[in-house]
Amino acid sequence: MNAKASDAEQRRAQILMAAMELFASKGFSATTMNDIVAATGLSKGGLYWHFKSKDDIIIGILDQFFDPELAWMQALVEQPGDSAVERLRALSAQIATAMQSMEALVPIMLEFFALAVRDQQVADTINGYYRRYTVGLVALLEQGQAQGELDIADKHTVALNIVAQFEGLALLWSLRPGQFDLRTHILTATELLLKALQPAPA
Amino acid sequence: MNAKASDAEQRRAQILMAAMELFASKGFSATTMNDIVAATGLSKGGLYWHFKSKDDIIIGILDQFFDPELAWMQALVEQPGDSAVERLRALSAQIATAMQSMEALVPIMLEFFALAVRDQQVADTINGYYRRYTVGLVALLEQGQAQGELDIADKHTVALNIVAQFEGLALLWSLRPGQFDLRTHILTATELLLKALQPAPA
DNA sequence: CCTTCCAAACCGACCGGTCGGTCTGTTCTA
DNA sequence: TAGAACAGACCGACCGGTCGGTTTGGAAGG
Repeated sequence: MNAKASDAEQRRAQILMAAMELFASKGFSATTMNDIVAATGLSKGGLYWHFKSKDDIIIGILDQFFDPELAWMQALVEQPGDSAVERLRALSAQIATAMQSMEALVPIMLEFFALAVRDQQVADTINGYYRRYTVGLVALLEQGQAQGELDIADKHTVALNIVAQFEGLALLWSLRPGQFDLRTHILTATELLLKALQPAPA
Repeated sequence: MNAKASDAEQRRAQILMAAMELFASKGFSATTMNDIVAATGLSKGGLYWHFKSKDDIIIGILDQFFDPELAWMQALVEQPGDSAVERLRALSAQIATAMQSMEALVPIMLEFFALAVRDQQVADTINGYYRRYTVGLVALLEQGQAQGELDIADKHTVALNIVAQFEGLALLWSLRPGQFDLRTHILTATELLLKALQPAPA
């Protein structure tokens, strides 16, 4: 039974993985269930045994899509002691690395954005992710201010701006494969921000 | 003949307008040619007289989609005399206004982004737009530096970061209809940037 | 001014093909 | 042997695009 459940979950994960690759290269609507069937080596019946519809597969991907980055952010916020400024620098470096390692999946993100406009469930999931991310950033900024490292008027606005900056860079990056040094841009953006948030000398 | 040509162009524009509304609310693939036929009041044959395919309509929209914003930017760069800092502020205010007035069309932008990953023509068009936009920003930044208003290490990187910031904010805004004050965020981002670019006091 | 004529513009029934999803089995495993 | 897991033929809706025919408005000719 344990083995069974594990098998079923593995199969599910395998299907999701195959579907992700297809979705990344062809988009949601141009990817057919038969494509996924072929990619998994399963049959139509086998596929529909694990997922009840195409949307079900898409939602399955969405549900786990943003998880990893959130975990890193969480860990950073709870890291004790270190200076907030250094942790912000570490965060941006980590984001650059993470995004570069997931480069092949970025197109799916764009598909989700386009979908979110029309599908409330997708919008809610993505917004939930950004909300939690923003909350973490606000906590970091507050710690920085408490330690006198930063001077921030409206932390929530600044936090959302940071998120927007990173997402915007990822967007431009995905449109210019190979001609856009994501890491440099992210690090530059972070340094500019830190400079703007520097407390005025007494 | 003149009247005829103008009629044909008007029809074309009318079709593009109707298609844009449909694409904005249903996305590219979920919008059918029959939908567009119904929305224009034309017939299938009439529609295909003016556009040879669905892709042709999409490209037709793309070709004129980003034009207006570029014109404003161009005008700002060539505006003589005014301080670069003030022109940057004016630019961000203008962008906020423009985006808010085109709110209904933002979903189409997301469709284009998703499409650009797979369609080189779409990618080239969008990249061309961003390139020209960046060139204009770099010119503005250079003017600011020449006048001693700004201190910028890498103007090109900063310009791309500005573009990314605005696009990222537009993205988040489109995902949170009614819960996101785009103007405030854009103006805040601009002020933060200007602060970061302030030359060090002598 | 009226008729003829022609091409641009338009109509809508139709077609080939595809797609998401179903259904009736068969196989494997505990 | 029961039920989970899978196979694959099949279905009906629908979609992008076509095609033969019709309307229309203005130029040409008398």
